[in-house]
Amino acid sequence: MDTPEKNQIGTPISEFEDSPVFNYINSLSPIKPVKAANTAQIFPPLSFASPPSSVFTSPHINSQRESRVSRRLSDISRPEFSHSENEDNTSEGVSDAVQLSDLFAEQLGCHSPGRSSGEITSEPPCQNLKSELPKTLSYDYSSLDGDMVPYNVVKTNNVPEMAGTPASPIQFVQDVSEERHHSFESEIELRGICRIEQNKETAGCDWENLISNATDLLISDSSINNEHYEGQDYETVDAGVISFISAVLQLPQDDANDLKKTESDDPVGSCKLDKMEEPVTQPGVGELKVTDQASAILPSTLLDKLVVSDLGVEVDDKGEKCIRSGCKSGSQQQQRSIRRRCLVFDMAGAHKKKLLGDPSGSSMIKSQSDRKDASNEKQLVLIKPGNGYSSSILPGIGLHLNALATTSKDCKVVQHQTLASGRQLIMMPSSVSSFSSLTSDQKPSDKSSTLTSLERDLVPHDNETQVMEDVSQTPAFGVGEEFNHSCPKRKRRRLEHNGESEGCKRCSCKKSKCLKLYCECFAAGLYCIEPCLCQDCFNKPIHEDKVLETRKQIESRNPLAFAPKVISSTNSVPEFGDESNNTPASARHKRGCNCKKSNCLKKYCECFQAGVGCSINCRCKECRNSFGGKDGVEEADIERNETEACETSALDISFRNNEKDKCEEESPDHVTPITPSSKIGRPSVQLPFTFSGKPTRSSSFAVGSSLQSCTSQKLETSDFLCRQPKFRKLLQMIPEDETPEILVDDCSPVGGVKSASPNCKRVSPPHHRFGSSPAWRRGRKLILRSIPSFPSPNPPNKSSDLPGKLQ
DNA sequence: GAGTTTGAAACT
DNA sequence: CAGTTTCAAACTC
Repeated sequence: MDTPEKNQIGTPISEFEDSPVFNYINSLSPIKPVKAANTAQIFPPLSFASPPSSVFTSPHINSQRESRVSRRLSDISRPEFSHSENEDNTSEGVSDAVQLSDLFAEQLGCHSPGRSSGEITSEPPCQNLKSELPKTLSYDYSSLDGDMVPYNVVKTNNVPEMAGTPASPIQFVQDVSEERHHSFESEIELRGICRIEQNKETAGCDWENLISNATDLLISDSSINNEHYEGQDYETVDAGVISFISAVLQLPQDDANDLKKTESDDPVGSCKLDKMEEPVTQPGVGELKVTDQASAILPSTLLDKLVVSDLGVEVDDKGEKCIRSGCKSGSQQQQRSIRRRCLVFDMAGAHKKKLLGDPSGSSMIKSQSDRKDASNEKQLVLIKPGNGYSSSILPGIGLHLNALATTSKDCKVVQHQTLASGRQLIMMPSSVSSFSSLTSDQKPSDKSSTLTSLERDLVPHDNETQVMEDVSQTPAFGVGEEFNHSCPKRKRRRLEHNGESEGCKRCSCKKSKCLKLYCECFAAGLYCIEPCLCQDCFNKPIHEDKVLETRKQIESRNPLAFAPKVISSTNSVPEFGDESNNTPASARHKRGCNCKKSNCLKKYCECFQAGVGCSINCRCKECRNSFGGKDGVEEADIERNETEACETSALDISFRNNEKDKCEEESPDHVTPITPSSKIGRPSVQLPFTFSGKPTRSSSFAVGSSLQSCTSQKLETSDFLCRQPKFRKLLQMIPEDETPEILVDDCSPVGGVKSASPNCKRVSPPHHRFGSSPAWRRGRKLILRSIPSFPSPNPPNKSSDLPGKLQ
């Protein structure tokens, strides 16, 4: 059947028919000639579009694609597909690669609409597909292009994922598979699809619309999607797109009708994307199917992300409305995209604010520090590339991925990527406009996609929880500089109670203009945002100059003023409920508290607020800090610091701490797993760099904490494992010999202290992180270095200065 | 929501 | 460096 038709298709042009070459080609494979011609026209340009940075992506993508495709095909009973086969196309071999089939169908139909009378009747759709599908498909098809392709694909996938397709993906897949089976029974998906299309012109139309719309939407939203999903979605994209297309073609009339309905509902193609992204607005069955399929392919990963995204959406009031209402206008779309960013942001956590504020490289550093924190936060790592520009990001990501891959920290890597992508966009919302570097973004996604599988397994709940918390802050950033003080205290309190604001707090400054450390936002290096209740606020991007100037002044007085108050070197084992939970177990307050009446049992106490135990640095009276009183600990800490036995064994320390532990009052959350770790960290808690008075008793703090994290990383243990106190201990047990290196490699970068503290402050590690520069090893000391969260006029100077001082 | 308490930040 | 003031968050009612 196919062969003759294909031949015809291939020979639309009478001229060629006569040519011997043409005949020869036909003899080899009818489709091939046509394809070649088409591909030549379509692919090249598309492929060019793909960014160069695909180095990483391509391999990963391919592998993933194959695996997923194979999965999807498994329904069809085809274990694998190879590109070569497709190209060769025994016409039917194409079936193996759904992509190819789609491409062929499109190309054939498009280029020679008249020709492919037999198989491909969906010419009209093909035309649209030409422009759009080919892009995605072609990219997918091409090795390098993964970047571009994934991007589109990701979006599509994302959409479905986000949508949280009501129908179980599996079911959907089955349905589709059944339909497909018919076609496949005939042998080729493509053929089957074509047949279906023939039978159902309407479906074809829908398909066209869907595809075109989807592509448009994807393109337009690429920025958004990229942020969130780049990594994750990327994987699904391939399979998802393919499956999507095939599904569309094969869709039963019912589905087609649904699609039509959706289309009619959403005349604006752009809206579709949003809908696709969000479950409520699901545009069409086809999309749903796609999502379903994708989900089937990448169930856990996507689902996880979807969950997160959903949560974020829910959290974000505005976002919710926009999303759920569906896209009614282009502007709304943008908003949605922004919201999405915000959501993504949420993922990133409080850090996002800083990142936004930091056009400078500081953001990069921060991300790195986060990475160290790897325990809970996976995401930030990739941000480095960053100055916010996706393009720049890509390279960094690539490196990061590579490093991770090498290190075999797949889990972390994946997560980081995802977040990173999102952050990037978020970070540079304004600049982001450019999502121009979609390709770049896509790349990261691709990379991330490679690891997504790992992510699923490894991603702990913590991430999600954190994300949720962060959400509150994100919106402002995503929007960029839009700040509203409109939020009533009620709202704020409400949010706080909900725990949303815990991660990052909003200020309500009245006299300080938010340009003093009184202002929590300012102190955290963040711009005030909508939820803030501040008056006469100057801590806004609009007043960037003032902010920077003031910041400078403050830093001149105290270089560490903007450094996180709480320094945690280790993997934090965030716990649920309290913001303190976010604080790393080994975290310590940099400067220590000076409580007199609160007994360090109330949030007046910064140590308590941060969920960390008091340390030697504290001057508190009658300390009863449930996280760890300074009284008992102090001497021990001092001894330890002096001896620098930090490395000896965290266990010993932990035991001491346990003995000394006063944590009776503490909530169970802290008590169990975290408590020990925190205690462990405690002895070393003192900040090496405290400017105030008690300088360096310890490098120990950094060492100890870093040790934990580092060791864990080196061991390649997954984050969740690291989180496990037991594992930590085991890791800590590791001999000293290893520790130094560990610290050097991972720890230092990550080691950047990250504080889950309400302020969301974090110390950024040295820029070199990625580079395995030895300097990085010095990281311990560098950890405390304060990195301007705001875009500092002269960030480099500061950074350079600080290290010198510290060291 | 207003008022009080508290402790950090800023100032002298 | 110590003491005081200012400030805003945390807390209480």
